[in-house]
Amino acid sequence: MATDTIKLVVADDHTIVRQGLVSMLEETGECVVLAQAADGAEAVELALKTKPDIVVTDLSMPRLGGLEVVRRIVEKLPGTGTLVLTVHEDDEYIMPAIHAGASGFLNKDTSVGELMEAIKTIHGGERYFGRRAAALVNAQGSSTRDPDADPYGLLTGRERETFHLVIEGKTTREIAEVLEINAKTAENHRARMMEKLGMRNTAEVVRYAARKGLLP
Amino acid sequence: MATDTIKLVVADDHTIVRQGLVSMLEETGECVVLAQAADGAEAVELALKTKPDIVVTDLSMPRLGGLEVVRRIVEKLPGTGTLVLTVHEDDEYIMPAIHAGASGFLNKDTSVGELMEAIKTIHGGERYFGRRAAALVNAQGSSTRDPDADPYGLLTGRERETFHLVIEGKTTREIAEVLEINAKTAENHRARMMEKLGMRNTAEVVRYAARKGLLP
DNA sequence: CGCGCGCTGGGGGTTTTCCCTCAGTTGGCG
DNA sequence: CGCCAACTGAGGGAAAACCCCCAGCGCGCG
Repeated sequence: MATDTIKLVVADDHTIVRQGLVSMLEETGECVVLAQAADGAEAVELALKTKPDIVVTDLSMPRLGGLEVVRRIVEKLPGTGTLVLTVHEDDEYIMPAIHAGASGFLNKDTSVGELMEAIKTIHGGERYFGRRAAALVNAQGSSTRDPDADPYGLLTGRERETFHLVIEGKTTREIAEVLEINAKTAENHRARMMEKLGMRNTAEVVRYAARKGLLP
Repeated sequence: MATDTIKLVVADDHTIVRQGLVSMLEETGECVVLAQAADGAEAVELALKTKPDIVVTDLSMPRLGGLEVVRRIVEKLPGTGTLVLTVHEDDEYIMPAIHAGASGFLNKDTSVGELMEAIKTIHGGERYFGRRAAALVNAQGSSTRDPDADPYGLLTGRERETFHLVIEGKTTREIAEVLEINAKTAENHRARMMEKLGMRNTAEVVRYAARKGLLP
């Protein structure tokens, strides 16, 4: 394989968008898409299996959001780049993405040229963020080592899964069934999750999720 | 030009999505994209200029939404097909799209195959709606008349106050204090409110509020 | 190796939510 | 006037959430 062919995994729950991305990327001749995923869990799974250079992922997806995908890729495939695409307005998601360890961040309202530039930059080992993002990074990069920051980032894997099931309206028992663990264990995850987020009841948790744009 | 080459105009405000669509569509060799538009106004303008067979448009765009694009194309270029794509959940937008005169409606969560099928069907002079859409059309085709719809409107004053305090994270006791009533009464208001909304726990109530944009 | 951390499971408790029932009061309206 | 709807209050019970605690097990890391 030519050294300049970049191996990708592309994740986006909207089939048309995803296939469009794939067509476009492969058309450039500079990269090849090893696998496509329709949700976050599949993205992580396929990335582990195919070991791409970069995972290109949408932010809002069923089962597992883009940020969570980034966290897991960073954790399990440290050498792999992660590029987050989103239709949302930048500013609210840039910092969480950076905090999650993303190698790049782009609004879908950018050109193919910039997308390829981002991919090549990331493949070169650097990070790439859009114009506005770059400004934010510089602004916050220096002094702000925000102590409280986003408490969501403090959650462990299980706590995060529990969190997402809670905001879907699931009860502890249902969560236990989904995660295939004991109800008491799910209760523990739930309690620690809420303690880390500083929330006192379910309503506050869901409100927090709504503010963060984490509601499905 | 071959008679089986379908001429398109593609409109989507997200550059990456739009270019992806274009790549994908042209890759099939069955259609050609005459022009791309980044918003609704541009879409109408370019359609008038290039006179395509079909205008493929996103629903939510700046300046002029997809529905308005459909209305104007139907009015000014009666022979031209209109295919609406959306990332939103189908059901809320299908009927408005049909009402606006769209020739087709697809969720972005469909395959290229179905997209091309829709385009060819529309080019043949017929209409094309997704599976769920077809069901809706048949179901509602006769008499669309659900004015109540939003159960929020069914709430009484106290129930509505209770609702808003619940989604602020207040417990029943706190709600009772704010409203200066007995906790048991607040509990009753809460229960009736939830029953009217069809919600089974607090998380669902807050999710509902989030969807309705009622969160403070 | 020992240590910490995450995941697991559980004991045992209080509080809150959720659900069903009943009943008195008030105020508007035909 | 009688009726209905909204508001109020309450009993009583089942379930869920919330809050302490403890303990074992595996894994990575200094």
